[in-house]
Amino acid sequence: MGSVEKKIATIMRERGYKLTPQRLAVLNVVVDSEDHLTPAAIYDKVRHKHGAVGLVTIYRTLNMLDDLGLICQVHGHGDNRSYLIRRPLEHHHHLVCSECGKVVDFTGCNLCELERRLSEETGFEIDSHILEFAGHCRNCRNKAVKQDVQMLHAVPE
Amino acid sequence: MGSVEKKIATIMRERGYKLTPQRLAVLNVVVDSEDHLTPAAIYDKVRHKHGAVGLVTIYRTLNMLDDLGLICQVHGHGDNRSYLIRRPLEHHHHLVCSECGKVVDFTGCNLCELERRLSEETGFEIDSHILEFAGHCRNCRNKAVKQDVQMLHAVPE
DNA sequence: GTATAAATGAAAAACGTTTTCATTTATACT
DNA sequence: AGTATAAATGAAAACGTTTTTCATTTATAC
Repeated sequence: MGSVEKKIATIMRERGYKLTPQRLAVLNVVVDSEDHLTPAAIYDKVRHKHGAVGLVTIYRTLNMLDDLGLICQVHGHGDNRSYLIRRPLEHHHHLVCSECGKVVDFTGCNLCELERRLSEETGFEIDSHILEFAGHCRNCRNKAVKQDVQMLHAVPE
Repeated sequence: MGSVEKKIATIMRERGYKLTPQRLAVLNVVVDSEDHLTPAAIYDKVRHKHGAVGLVTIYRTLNMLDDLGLICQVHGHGDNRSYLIRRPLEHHHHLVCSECGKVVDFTGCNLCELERRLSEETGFEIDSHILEFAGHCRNCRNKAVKQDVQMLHAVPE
């Protein structure tokens, strides 16, 4: 068990959540993944790596991790299917490629000033924010250029 | 028909969309509302105000308006149910009360600098962003204070 | 080892949204 | 005005994702 997993396991125990094999399996998959995964994708990976676990349990475990503030979601992915997950640590946001779905994390959003202004203007007490950029990653842009060039060379009908 | 509706009707026509009574009914409800509405809420309002229209048509019309860039969504509302809609005009964002669901619009997000930095660092071409604040509106905060005071005065068991 | 509350999984339900397809209709063109 | 055509509609069914239910199992504390 990696150190991140151990840390999270401790948090779970402290908060009264039991450490079941299923939860540890989900945790392992989520922590191990470089990408942001959907519940369905986590389901698949867990089954391959650890054996049979119900999809319901995946959802329940994800809700638990969300309760604990240990996972995060991607919001603007295509038609806001609930896309999501990974990275327990620091405050960060996402940059999503609308074409291939690639997600890049970034930190340093610097919204405090704006948050202060809004709080003052509206009387809201602000607890959190969603910030997400969408665009086209270098890869997909290159592909697009290649296709255009091909079109240029194609025989006209 | 209000001037906003006329303007949108013109855009629809220009883009080859037909002006059906159903579409005009949806448009009317959306433009008239001060609040952000769900498809279901729009469905109800349309039926009360204009008579029978299929829910499917509501969805299709909303998709059309989205295509035209004339409506916008609220993302972080509770459990990212697709919450949404309204306001054809300028670039803006939302401040959402997690308690009562109230949505306040604001402008001036000033993310250009951050956008430039990310573009440079990642090679992404950024087309859009989601920014949304969540918190508690003045109303709900006052209510909470009142409840606390009541608790204080309650007879201990 | 035992008691207990919590967690699991299968099945069904719930939910919001989309597809299908036969019918109707807004628009463009006589 | 009358007609042709592609587009829009609505009912029903399908869809994918998530939640509920409930009987069974299990991690934890004693």
